[in-house]
Amino acid sequence: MTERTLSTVYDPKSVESRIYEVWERGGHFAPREGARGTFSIVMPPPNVTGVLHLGHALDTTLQDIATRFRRMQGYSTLWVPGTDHAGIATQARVEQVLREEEGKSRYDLGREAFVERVWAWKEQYGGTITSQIRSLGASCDWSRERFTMDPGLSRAVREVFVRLYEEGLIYRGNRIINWCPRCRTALSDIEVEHIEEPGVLYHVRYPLEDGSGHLVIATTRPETMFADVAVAVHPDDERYASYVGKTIRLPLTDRTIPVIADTYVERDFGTGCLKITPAHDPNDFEVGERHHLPSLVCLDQDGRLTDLAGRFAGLSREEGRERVVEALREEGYLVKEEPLDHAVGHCDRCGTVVEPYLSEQWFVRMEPLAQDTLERARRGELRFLPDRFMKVFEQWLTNVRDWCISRQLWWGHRIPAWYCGACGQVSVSRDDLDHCLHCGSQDVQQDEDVLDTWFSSALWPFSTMGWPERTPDLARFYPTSLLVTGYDILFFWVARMAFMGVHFTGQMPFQTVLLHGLLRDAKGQKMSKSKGNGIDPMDVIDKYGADALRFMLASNTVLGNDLRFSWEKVEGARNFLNKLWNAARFVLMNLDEGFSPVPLDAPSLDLADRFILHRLGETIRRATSALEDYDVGEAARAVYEFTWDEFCDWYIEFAKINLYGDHAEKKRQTQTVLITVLSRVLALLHPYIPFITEEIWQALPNTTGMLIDAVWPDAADLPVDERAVEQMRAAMEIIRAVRNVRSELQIPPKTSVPIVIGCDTEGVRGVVNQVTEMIARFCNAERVDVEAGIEPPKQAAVQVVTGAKIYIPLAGLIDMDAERERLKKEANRLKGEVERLEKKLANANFVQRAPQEVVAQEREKLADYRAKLSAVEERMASLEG
RNA sequence: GCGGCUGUAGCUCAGAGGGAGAGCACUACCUUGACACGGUAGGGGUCACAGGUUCGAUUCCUGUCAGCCGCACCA
Repeated sequence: MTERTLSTVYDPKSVESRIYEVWERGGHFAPREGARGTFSIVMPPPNVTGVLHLGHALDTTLQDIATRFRRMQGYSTLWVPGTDHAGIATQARVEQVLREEEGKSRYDLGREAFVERVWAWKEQYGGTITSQIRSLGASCDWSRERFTMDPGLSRAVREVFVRLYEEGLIYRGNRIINWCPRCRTALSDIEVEHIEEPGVLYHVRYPLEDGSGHLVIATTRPETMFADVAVAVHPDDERYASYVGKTIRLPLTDRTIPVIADTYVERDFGTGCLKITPAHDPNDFEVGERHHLPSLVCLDQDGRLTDLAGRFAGLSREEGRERVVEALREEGYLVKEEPLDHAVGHCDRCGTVVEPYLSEQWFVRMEPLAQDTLERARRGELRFLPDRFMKVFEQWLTNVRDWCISRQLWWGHRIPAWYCGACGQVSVSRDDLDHCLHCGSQDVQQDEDVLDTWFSSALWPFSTMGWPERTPDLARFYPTSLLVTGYDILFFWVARMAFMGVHFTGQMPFQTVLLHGLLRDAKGQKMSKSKGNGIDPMDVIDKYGADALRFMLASNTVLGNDLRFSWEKVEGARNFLNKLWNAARFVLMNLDEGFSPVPLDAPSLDLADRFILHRLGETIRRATSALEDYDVGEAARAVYEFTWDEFCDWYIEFAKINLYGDHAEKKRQTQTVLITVLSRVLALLHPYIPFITEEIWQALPNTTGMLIDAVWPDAADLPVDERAVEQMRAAMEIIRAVRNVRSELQIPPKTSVPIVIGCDTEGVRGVVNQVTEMIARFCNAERVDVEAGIEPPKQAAVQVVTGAKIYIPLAGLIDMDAERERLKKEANRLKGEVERLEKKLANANFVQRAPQEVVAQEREKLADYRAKLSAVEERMASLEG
């Protein structure tokens, strides 16, 4: 990679994989010894057998930008990559394949063989997503790659489980949980998505046993009536006061149930009579507990009616409902049906309607954990970007309920609890047990269930670094500096890492949490497999390269806000890369053999040189400070605008004067500025577009080593020259004015014109004199004359800018009517400005109360517009005559 | 019900208490020795609406409307 020329077209395909290999093989991703301290990130682990989607691409890009930026700043930088075993998703996938290919269920294989199959699956597909992350250019330290089911991480899981159990923060209990009949497992509250759906509220007559009448209950779930254990009314509801204590004969069954009074009942809803089904409704469960009612179960793990439902046994929930309603109607129990919209819980993963289900599960007691974490967060130990997420975070932790952590799966960390057949006690242990810790009996059996995947993910920031061992990495890189993830997993992951970190390490696991938005398609729809509107990031990389994808994502990012993908935006990013590439080509092809730079503060530097160096300095400062705040969009825009508008459109064009001229020293000077600006721009852009910048960097004569290891650009040695910027802007104004005239009067670009510039003051004249060559080049002028008080040429177009009148004398070529029309338009515009400012300055309140500099500024503007206006009017008058 | 986000050019979106911006699209012109994935010039916006604070609001505050997202739910 030492060639000093670049091909005419940038081809990301031939560059990206080659450079990535050099970086990875060369150990450039591993932390260096850094004087500035450490910077660490752990990667949100994607599903080990998954494939990359655009959300990952954004997430990875943002992390890589932060990592590369800090690395270049001199931090000892660690970015830990890894993958997640993703319990339900992975197991479901393997089960599906098993079913499709062999017609078998996991039960046909048995637990051990099935788990082996999943491991084999993981071995086969586990590399896909990590290789895709590599294609993105992620500079994470693969030598530290982790998997949530690695021995070390599994040990951390056991340690945490056992300690929480010993502290009484993990318990086992018979409670109502969310059950997915399709995944056949319990879910935590946040794995349930509530969707508003139209439903029916059935009013059903429940007769009293003594035949003295009936109560009408209202329910949306008549199929659970077989598990009813009571009918409840509000204690203060006079309508029903006399019924309390009586007995109901449950329709379609031969059971009887009591009428009870409980304040949970809303008198205004439905009929004010509520059937109580403790095993199938969380609220009913609590009512049942209060009244010491039994819990009957009428739905099984597949969501089918049990024998309790008598002749309806074996029916699915859906069919059961229909048939039960039918039967109730036939037997005269159904009073009425009314439509009712209500939120129905769906399995986050498979979309199946979730069943509230009474079962024995393991839980984490959240209150104490949440409390500690809240206090620390409020003390400022955790910062969110954007900070509004702190409120969401606090709110969730404040209301959080106990976390159901057991899953009825085989793939995952098996719960380290053993049940004794002899004494019936539970033994929880870090090591596998072959005897009961209470009675010593060898008749012990390990719990069949595994832990929620998020239980192990929650330990990720410290388990990846070796915890519970006191490893050097843990000491050096924990707590981590930054966490980057989508706001959609704030509760799932961020909050859980926070309280686990606080509880087990005594520290927040990260200082700053950067939450980005979700990716949507061009129409703003959420991308999903079922809609088929998902974009495969690998397709984007194939077509345009990883850099284009990264730049598109990063430059369009506003933290916390969703982002629409569009191919046009990728093309925009690609165009910018092409611009950069060609600017680099230009610089390189205009460098002489054995070129040696001049000092950057040489007094002989031209106006444009001083301008661009000053602006470079400002851009460096702006980009650096934006990146310090992780405002990647802002930093990207700053460098983009500088590179394209100021460097390419103005400075490079200007540079051609000296490069193609015959003044050797001027040429060397220009070369110096070009290479200085280019190399620093490359460094500024490297975190965003690492491949192309590295490729160009390798071709530069003034660089050593790799850009990934280079020092973040500094503005300290760049000359500061505010005046040069002002003067340059004046020159630009003149050039634009001339171009505007030429365009409006339709002077063909090829027609070279003379330009006469009249300047009122010596100061302006001095400036304009410095840039006549530039004006000539940019405006295709055959001659540029600068004079003091000139006699305006008769047949000429005129433009008035601050301090100067520009004439383009072109007898015969200019349509004088068009020129008069143009001047009229210009005069009107100026009049408007003058009037606006006069009005403003006539306002005594403004003059008195606004800051002096603002008033002065406005006065200056007014004077300027007045001068321009009178010049234009003068010219109009002279043309009339 | 509680909380939050968004509303700026045809489209996608930045922005900021003192003269409305970018990219794409559009119009005209230009194959000028880095780049047509380019250049030059241009058209186009009551900054959702109504109040308030202020000398001054598109920007800050309140409310309204519209779109979206969390959380919590009464079966």
